[in-house]
Amino acid sequence: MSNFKPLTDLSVAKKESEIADYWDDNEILAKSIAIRDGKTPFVFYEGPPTANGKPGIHHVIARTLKDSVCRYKTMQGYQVKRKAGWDTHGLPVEIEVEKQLKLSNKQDIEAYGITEFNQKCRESVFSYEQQWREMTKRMGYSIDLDHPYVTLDNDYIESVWWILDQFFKQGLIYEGHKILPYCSRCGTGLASHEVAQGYKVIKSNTVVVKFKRKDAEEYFLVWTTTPWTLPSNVALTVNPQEVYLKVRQNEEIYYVSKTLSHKVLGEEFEVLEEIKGKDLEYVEYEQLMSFVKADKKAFFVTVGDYVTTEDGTGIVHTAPAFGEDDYNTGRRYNLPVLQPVDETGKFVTTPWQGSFVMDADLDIIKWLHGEGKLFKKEKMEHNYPHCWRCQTPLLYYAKPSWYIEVTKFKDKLVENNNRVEWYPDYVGEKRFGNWLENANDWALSRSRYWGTPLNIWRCGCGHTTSIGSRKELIENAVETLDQTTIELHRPFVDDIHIKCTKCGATMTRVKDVIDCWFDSGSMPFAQHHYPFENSENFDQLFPADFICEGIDQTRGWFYSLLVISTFVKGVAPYKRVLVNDLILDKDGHKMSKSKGNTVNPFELFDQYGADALRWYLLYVSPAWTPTKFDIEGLKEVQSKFFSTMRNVYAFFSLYANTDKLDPRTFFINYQDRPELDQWVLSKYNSLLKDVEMDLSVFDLTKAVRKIQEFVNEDLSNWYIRRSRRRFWGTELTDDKKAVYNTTYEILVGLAKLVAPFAPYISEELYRSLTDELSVHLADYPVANTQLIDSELETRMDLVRNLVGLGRAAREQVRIKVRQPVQQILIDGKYEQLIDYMLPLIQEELNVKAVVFAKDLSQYMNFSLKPNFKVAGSIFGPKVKSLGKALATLDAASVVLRLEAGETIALEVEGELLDLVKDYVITTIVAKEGFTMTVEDNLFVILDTTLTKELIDEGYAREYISKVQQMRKTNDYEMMDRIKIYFDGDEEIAQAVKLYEDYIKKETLADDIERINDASLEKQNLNGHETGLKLEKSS
RNA sequence: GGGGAAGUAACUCAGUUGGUAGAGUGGGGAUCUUAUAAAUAUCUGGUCGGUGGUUCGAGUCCAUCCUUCCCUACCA
Repeated sequence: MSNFKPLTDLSVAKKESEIADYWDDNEILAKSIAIRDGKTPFVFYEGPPTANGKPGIHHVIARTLKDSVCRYKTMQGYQVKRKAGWDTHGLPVEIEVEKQLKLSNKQDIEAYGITEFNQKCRESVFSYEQQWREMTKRMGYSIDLDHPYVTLDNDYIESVWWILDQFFKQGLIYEGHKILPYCSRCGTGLASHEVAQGYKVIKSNTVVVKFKRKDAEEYFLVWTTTPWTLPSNVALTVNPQEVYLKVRQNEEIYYVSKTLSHKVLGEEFEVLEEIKGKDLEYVEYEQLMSFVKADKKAFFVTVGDYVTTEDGTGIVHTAPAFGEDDYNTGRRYNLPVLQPVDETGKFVTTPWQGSFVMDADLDIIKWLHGEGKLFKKEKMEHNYPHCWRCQTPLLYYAKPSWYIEVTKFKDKLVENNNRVEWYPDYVGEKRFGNWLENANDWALSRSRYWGTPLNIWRCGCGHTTSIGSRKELIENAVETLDQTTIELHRPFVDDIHIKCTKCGATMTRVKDVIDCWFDSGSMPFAQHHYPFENSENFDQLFPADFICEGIDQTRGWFYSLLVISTFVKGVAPYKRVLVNDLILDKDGHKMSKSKGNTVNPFELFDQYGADALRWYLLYVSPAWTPTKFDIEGLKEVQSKFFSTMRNVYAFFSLYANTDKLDPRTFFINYQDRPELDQWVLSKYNSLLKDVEMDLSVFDLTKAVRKIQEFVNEDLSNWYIRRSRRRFWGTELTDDKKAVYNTTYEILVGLAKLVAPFAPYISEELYRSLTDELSVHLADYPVANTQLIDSELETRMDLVRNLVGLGRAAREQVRIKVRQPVQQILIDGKYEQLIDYMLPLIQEELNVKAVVFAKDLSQYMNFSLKPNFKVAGSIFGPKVKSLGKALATLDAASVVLRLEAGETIALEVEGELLDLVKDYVITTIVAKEGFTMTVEDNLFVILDTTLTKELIDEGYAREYISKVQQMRKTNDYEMMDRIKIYFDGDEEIAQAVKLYEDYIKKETLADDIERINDASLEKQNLNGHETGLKLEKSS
């Protein structure tokens, strides 16, 4: 191949789609894994998205991170297997189907039929899968979609059962009550995100009630906002650390928190005793309402840290049936659960039998008043959750539920978490760490339909047992089952019974399914159908080296993975976790359908390209900060980075193809290449080093920003721009070979460098530049530190700064760069350093000579300031006085002496100090009368006197520029030869004559003719109106 | 209410161990071009959220308050 393909003009959408097809056709993912056979594995776990709902932009960011890291690690030489997964169970799926079928509660579902309902759930899941596949392919997320793990597969469920069986066998699964928000009208519990939607401010009656102490005529004062829960009271709870008062008021004796005593009792009361909360523990009292009988010991004081003294009385009414804290307290003290309310929210006993609990509040207050148990009542406004579907106030209900006793091995969780590397670290240490410290038991069961069935069977005799595999189920089943057709979902498993080993009776399965987070948390095992398959090589697939998900997974997947693996294997299932935050709209608001500020990723892919979107998301802010999505930023990335990359390639290929040159056929040794090449190679290799460092701590943002900076500033705007003439040369000199070598090497390197982040453009570039199959099979470039020359980089920076200053100086006096000037002066101390770079400065600034000024005082005034960093640590508080002392010195002479290495004695605060060069910073300011610019002690002085010669040359340069512009507007080819006609005054004509050869060479003109013709296009040459016309040579 | 993160130019963000605030975008007027719907330099622009403290010196460390976002929670 002697020809470098031009980049296609197809729309990004079309181009990227073609490349994606190319990857599929050539099985690039499979090959990238196959060629790393035997290499160190880098284990990655894909968090399964819920296949319920369309993929959005927030999915694109997480997957961009995952993909970039996996591609990077692959290119680094690791073997990175990537198995897709789908989370297919759970309430969100059920709700979706309920809506679709217009079912509004569980009764409806059961009437519709569980078989049919679950069939619909299964279909619903797969209807979204297609969109996810499309998005995955389109964004270039390289993952194996053809062999995914799916949580609804029998194999998957079997692995989950195996895990549950382990928990059960070790006695870590128990049945208890879970308090959950419950809509009594709909007859169903609500998930927390549903609860969050329905908060409303309501007014309710709050009461302070008197609970009589059993062994004395004394009363505990207790506040509640829900009088209807009082019949279920079984305990009072106080804070063990708080001080409580026993007081007398109006001949009655009360207990109340010291802090709140005035708020509750007013000012007039007599303090009888101060008691610490802890000392009230187990003090018994009489049941407030004796409508419900307790079957265990109850009605005594308990302690709990959650009790505060901000509201109420500091003594909390505790009804385990209706509150989470209450329920937990109940468990700690083994209290009974009194439940006089049925599933429709009505009292089944008590005088208020048949009425909805909240409607009974007033009657209950009347009853309390009548019994003399009411201390006071008041109305209060507060937030209360309502059912978002029917507006019924929700009740917090204790429902029987199965738990995993996480609290038993909480310490192990914390310990394992401490070994995980979190990016950023605070998510693991604080957010997740704190959460683990306070972890409660995991409520495992759900009284629903579409999920992994709980594998527990119960007998009438009270015996329970669990089943750990299909085989075990078949062997123990009363019914005859077929290994090949067995289906583990409801309702089929509900019909399977097993024989009780205790009493011989028939056991029935507990009807619940399990929390779908348990499904996804089991994936390290279940994705490989462990331990039924792959158990021999499991250690190679566990634990993950890397996972990456949104911050919302702290309580979700991160947690469920950790709990399950800690139990099963004793270690954390992941070594490194990269966490990403949300995507907000450009004003920093959360995207939501109701606000209408969401963005459709597919539209962005089509319009700007997946590469640009991926690059932008990485570029705009670090993964772990909320990303404000702004389309303008996306456009900027597209033009700044992607079009620059394409243009550099286009430039290179244009000349390589025109000259029929292939840089792979020759090689100039690095040390023989020009300074400019060595400089850009040094920059490039420094970049490789930096990128490797940033990526080692998953800071993709820094890496991407540095790459973009290099491409824009160093490669395009300096190296290529400065090297243009080297490409034009007709002879194949070593210099020309060098520029081709260098450009080619860097372009190929860049294609690889960029590949993990922008897989499409890198592929296009790489395949245009090489004969290889794919950039994603290549090795990631590694810095050649021998080519890094930081001193050279410094020198070039200096030159670039000087050039900038020179331009600024020209600007001051309005002499454009095309007008040559005689000379500039720069600081003599740089002579050694940049002597040989002078031609570069001359050309950039269009000056005839660069002069190093030796005696600066001729042009400059000096001032001296302390170098705080050095002097501050030595002189301490005296630096301020030092500053004043320095100001009094004759700066010009002091600078010379210090530069020469002399020490100067200086009196500061009556003490003599030895002043050396390091203690001061010299600043220079231009003296009046010089055209110069100064910045950071760098300066350029411009000699602005223009001789006749310079002015003529200026005309010539101007003349050339105009002709070149006209060539362009006339659409001439680059190599077309032309003839120039012009008219104009004598001054111009003379200059043209003088520089005729130069003009001809620059413009590829064979002939220049001065004519008189009014039809010529009028141009302004530095104030001289001149007509110009071009014509192609025949 | 609890936990976490953040607050720097009009906007998006850098700012390493404390050393006297920086880039891009935007806006203004210029320049340059045989790669660029481009580029180059330049001008414009800041009580580093507020207040205290430590220090010779604080965007950076400490305390406290304010604001925004996220997670979580009917704490009676």
